[in-house]
Amino acid sequence: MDNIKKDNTEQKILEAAHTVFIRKGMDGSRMQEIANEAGINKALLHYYFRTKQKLFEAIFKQVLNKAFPGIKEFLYSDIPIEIKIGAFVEKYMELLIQNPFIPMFILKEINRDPESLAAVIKNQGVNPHEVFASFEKEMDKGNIRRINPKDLLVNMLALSIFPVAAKPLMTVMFFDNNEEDYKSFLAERKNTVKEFILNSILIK
Amino acid sequence: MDNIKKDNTEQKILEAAHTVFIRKGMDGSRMQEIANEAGINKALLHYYFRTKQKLFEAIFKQVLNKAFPGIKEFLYSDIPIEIKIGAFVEKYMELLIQNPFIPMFILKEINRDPESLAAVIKNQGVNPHEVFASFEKEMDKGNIRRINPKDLLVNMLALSIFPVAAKPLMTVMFFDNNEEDYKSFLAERKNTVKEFILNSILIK
DNA sequence: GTCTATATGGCGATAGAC
DNA sequence: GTCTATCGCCATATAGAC
Repeated sequence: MDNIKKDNTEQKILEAAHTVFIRKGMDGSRMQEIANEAGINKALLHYYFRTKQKLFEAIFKQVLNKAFPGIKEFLYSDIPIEIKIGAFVEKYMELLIQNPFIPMFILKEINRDPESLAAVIKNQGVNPHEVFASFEKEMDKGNIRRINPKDLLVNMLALSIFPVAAKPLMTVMFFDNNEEDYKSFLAERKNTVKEFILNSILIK
Repeated sequence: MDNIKKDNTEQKILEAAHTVFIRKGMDGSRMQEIANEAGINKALLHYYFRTKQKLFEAIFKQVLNKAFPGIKEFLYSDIPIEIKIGAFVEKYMELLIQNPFIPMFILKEINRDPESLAAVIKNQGVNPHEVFASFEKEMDKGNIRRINPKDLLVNMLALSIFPVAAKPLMTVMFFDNNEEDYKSFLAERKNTVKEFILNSILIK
């Protein structure tokens, strides 16, 4: 049947595009390279996705969906704030370690085309303002010290994302080009970031 | 005299290239656009810098020099550690606020071509290992709690750099597209980051 | 649906007049 | 030193056979 063939090819294209786009970004990627990676012909890419732009958008959405994980689940539970934050940092850094190209991919493209970002994000069910509100509540209850909730969330993200995005810089400057050292640093960091944050906001 | 004309043009080219490269990166920039920005002809770019690559490298070095400020001065002084760290964060964030394109520019290019990074960095007189050593000393003296000094420096950088690099993302997600709100958040953040770090590492 | 061949346009780079 | 004109290449995209 035709649909089977179609699904296979479309799937192969999506996977190949993902591989190439995430490594080189929209500007740096070539349709030919994607075709090679998929083991098919360049013309087929256009047959399935018409333009490079449209193919890219498909991948962009797919990656954003992975990068903004179910924040609801992290938010709506009755566990104490310090457990919540710790779990989020740990889970999120684990995701980034497994998918180290996500941060740079998103950072690059949101700077290249900020407009298309807003559209995609609204379809995600991610609402930071709810997170801010839940932080405020914990401050009111006296469980953590007063801090701008936006700063707190930005700090959580920054501490998790930056060392992954800046891997080449860090490997050169901090680890004398030894990748293994960088990797074990990052693995250990799941704990140190958690400690660093909680040390700062918990009231002792 | 010829040299005057030459210096003027070369200077104009460098400024134009800086403007364009920093906004769109190496891949996204066009020689034609740089020529327009400089108010000159495309051929003249090649006359002065031969290739796009060489022109880019000139800008890259220039930006790196700005982005890695005199870390010596920050390091070799007898002021207490909490003042030192506070001053660094404040000075560095001020630099980034004045030059908001620096973080993305560097992040993008170090991922595109990590090799050329090491070479340039070594010529900068920046030695992170000395910073690590000075952190260790403060821990030995009991002035700050024990923490991997690499984590501490990464945290200082991450908290300062990330919100600048992720401006479009934050403006959309946290500030409902209101740029003014983002700006005042960033201005205020010079203090909140300082507090956040010191709260975490100072022994109370 | 998949391929080969080609159209079309843009880009970096060079030749050559002034 | 600066310009116009153009080369040669490579990338996206399409036409058309199978």
